[in-house]
Amino acid sequence: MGTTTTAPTRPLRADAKRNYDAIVRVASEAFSANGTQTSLDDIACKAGVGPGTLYRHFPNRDCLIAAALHDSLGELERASEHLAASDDPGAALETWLFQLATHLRTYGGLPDSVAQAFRTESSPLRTSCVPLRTITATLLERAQQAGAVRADASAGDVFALISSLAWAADQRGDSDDDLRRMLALITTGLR
Amino acid sequence: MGTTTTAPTRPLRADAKRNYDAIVRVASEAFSANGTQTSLDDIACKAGVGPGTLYRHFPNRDCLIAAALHDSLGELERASEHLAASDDPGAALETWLFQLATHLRTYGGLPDSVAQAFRTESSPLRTSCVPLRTITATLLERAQQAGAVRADASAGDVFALISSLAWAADQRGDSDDDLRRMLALITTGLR
DNA sequence: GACTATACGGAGACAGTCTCCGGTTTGTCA
DNA sequence: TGACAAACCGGAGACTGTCTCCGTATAGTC
Repeated sequence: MGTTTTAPTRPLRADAKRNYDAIVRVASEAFSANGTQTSLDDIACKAGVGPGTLYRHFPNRDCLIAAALHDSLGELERASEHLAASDDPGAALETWLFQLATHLRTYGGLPDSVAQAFRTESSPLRTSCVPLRTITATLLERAQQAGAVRADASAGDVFALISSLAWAADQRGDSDDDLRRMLALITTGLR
Repeated sequence: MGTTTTAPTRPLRADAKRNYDAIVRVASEAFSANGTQTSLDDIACKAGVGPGTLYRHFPNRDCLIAAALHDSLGELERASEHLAASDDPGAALETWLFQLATHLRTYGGLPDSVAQAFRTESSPLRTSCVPLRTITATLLERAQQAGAVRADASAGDVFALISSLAWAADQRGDSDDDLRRMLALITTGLR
């Protein structure tokens, strides 16, 4: 289920792989510290490579974000398999929505990056995140079949709602508890 | 209730006022067409002034956005007074939330600009938008007293929720109907 | 050890932000 | 009306970040 960000037809040369790994590692740290809008030249510099090397491996910011997220995304997807097998689809969905929102907060600015990626056909970040939408759709459907969630809620809307929740939490610098409270507000409604 | 973006101790000179107005007019058009991230030098150029003139009147982007929004914001505030006098506080709140979300979509990227402004103590855009939060608090309280809305929802959370809704709608290019549907999802809850 | 495909990385083009300051214009007062 | 000071203009350019080009270096192979 792990998605590859690039399609390496042949293995990278030793020095190339070394640089690739260094860039991804540094990028992940930099994104964590300063958000997805961190200067890419800065990342290249800190990784000990020239900008040309960074842009050869990652033609644009989305590629680098996707690569930096690769591992944690895989974990999230694996965890979701467990939820899909739960015998309480309503609770499973709620757990998933929280995990999803939390994941979208891995880096500052990530909700924006992901939303923009979904508007760009060829974005590798979009490719990486499509499974998240699919999982949401699956778990939502199960919850609806179990009668735990209203039937007229669409997966697209729910995914957008959770993305926007992550965005708000990101903007306000919310804690996990804040996020949970806001999520509860959505699931149970204002009324 | 109209908020002033700058405090003109004395009236502007004729040429200064001419330029000021031209910049605001062009900026409003440019923000409508290309979002709040439009190049400011571009706006200056289209308004027929140099960048120095633009930055003297509007030291940063937020100042210009606030000025461009000034009129429509005043209208929105006036309309809210009517809602505050409604004898159906629940419906009044819902109407307000929709108007608020719609207003936050005046320009592409506006939800981001506003959210960032709220994190910047001195931002004039923040000053412009504080009344929106106040109005939301007032109408929410009335709806809660009328029993139309759960009592544990805070004004801060509701404002954040509506901002994030506007953000999502902005990102997806949603229609008003889409926005209304998403808002209904929030007010009535997923369950 | 030599050769070639692969990869490196710095110089620099380009775009956007924002400032500084020499020159111009407006409003005022005689 | 003419002259003067305060107010204002706007272009040149410093600065930052993005992204590319291409001469140079290196890994892998024979």
